[in-house]
Amino acid sequence: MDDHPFTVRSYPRAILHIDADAFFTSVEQALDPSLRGKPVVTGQERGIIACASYEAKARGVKRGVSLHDARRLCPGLIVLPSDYESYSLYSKRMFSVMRQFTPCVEEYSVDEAFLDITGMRRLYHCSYEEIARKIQQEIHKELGFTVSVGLSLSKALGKLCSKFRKPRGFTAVPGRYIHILLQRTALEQVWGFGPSTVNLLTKYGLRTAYDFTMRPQLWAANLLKKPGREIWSELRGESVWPVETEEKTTYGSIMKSKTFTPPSTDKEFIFAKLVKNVESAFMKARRYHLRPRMLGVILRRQDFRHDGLEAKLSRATSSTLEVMPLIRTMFEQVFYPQREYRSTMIFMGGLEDDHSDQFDLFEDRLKIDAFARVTGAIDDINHRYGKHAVRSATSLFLPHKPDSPRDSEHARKQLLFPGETARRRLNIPRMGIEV
DNA sequence: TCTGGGGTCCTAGGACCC
DNA sequence: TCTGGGGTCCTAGGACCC
Repeated sequence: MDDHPFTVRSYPRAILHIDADAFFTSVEQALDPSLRGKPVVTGQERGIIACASYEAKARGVKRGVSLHDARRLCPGLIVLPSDYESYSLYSKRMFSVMRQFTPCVEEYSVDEAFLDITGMRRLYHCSYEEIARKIQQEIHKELGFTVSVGLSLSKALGKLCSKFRKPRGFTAVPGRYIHILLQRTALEQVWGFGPSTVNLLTKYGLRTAYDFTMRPQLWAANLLKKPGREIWSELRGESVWPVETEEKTTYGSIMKSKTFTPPSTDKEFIFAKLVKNVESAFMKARRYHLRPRMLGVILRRQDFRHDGLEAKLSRATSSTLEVMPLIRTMFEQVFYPQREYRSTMIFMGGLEDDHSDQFDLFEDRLKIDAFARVTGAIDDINHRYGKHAVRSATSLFLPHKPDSPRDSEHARKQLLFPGETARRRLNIPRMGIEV
């Protein structure tokens, strides 16, 4: 059936999705030309492959494979540690090449972007396909690695297109061919359909993206709510997700976690790991002028379940020092002796802007600022000399009320397991601070 | 993908108010 | 004290993304 039920116009909107091919290893190969054409992987620090070059992929070395297995699969494999600073630098360069063509660029992730080039044919005196190819070629020329490009009528379709052929792919699907693309697209390949949605849709007898778009929009909306309605439109070529050019300058939440091998039962060791995460989370918050109103401490066990606790702060703060006693209290309540843990995590929620006029007393403002400076200094020291210095300094502050045994018992019962959350409130005592 | 380190958005339901 | 209608805000948790 050649009849297509969707939009007839070629490109009511022309949306590009650009996806770098094997980005991390591509950057490594761009930085060191002797690596080109060779099987390269990154992720040495974790022992698990984070990114594999196409040469490595050709030999069965994929993301997530252990280095041990990878070396067996591919003798002569070149293993590199991740170098996020270089990746971030190349990422910025890649986006700036795109911006030479249009300001309407959304930096979706370190290696992906959406571009809206609607209405630019006149400017470049050529078709959307040709503009897209020019951008693709320019990135290759400027940066020395390849990207895959998808061109279609919406972000969801653009994404499908760029995935369709890789590496160095170029896939353009105008309105009249959308149905063919969708017929070849399994539900799980649709952006926004995860395992649980695919599961649900399968129960209704759906297999492809096309099947989904053949149901009435109301059906999709009733079953999958807002996302379902939007994905339905996007897949049919009606763009409802605009390309967002606004730069990200803030966060709704911040989390820091780190896995350690081997797992440990050593209480102080585990606490030290937690403190390290707390410090880097707070440093990040301060960098963005944010203060959390809520903190979560989570310890992940070896079987990947976790124990956790959340605390609401009586006042938002960006001071590591101020919060440390609370962290200790939470840790004490979450930690089970003898239990093996493999990672710690700190979660910050309810982030508030640091500039809000919360303090109407000038004096308060001064004290808080001074405290912040001290915290910064301690962070530095901590960074250089390790956590113990900070911990002892911390204990100097702290009119801390220990919890009664009953409270602790109560808290124990509220430890978190997957699919089950309990919250418990703890307040930071308001402190008089002498600086 | 037997689980790395981040994040976001959405919805239902309860609390509280008139 | 009960019944009824309606609104807003917040929270918990699910689902998804790279």
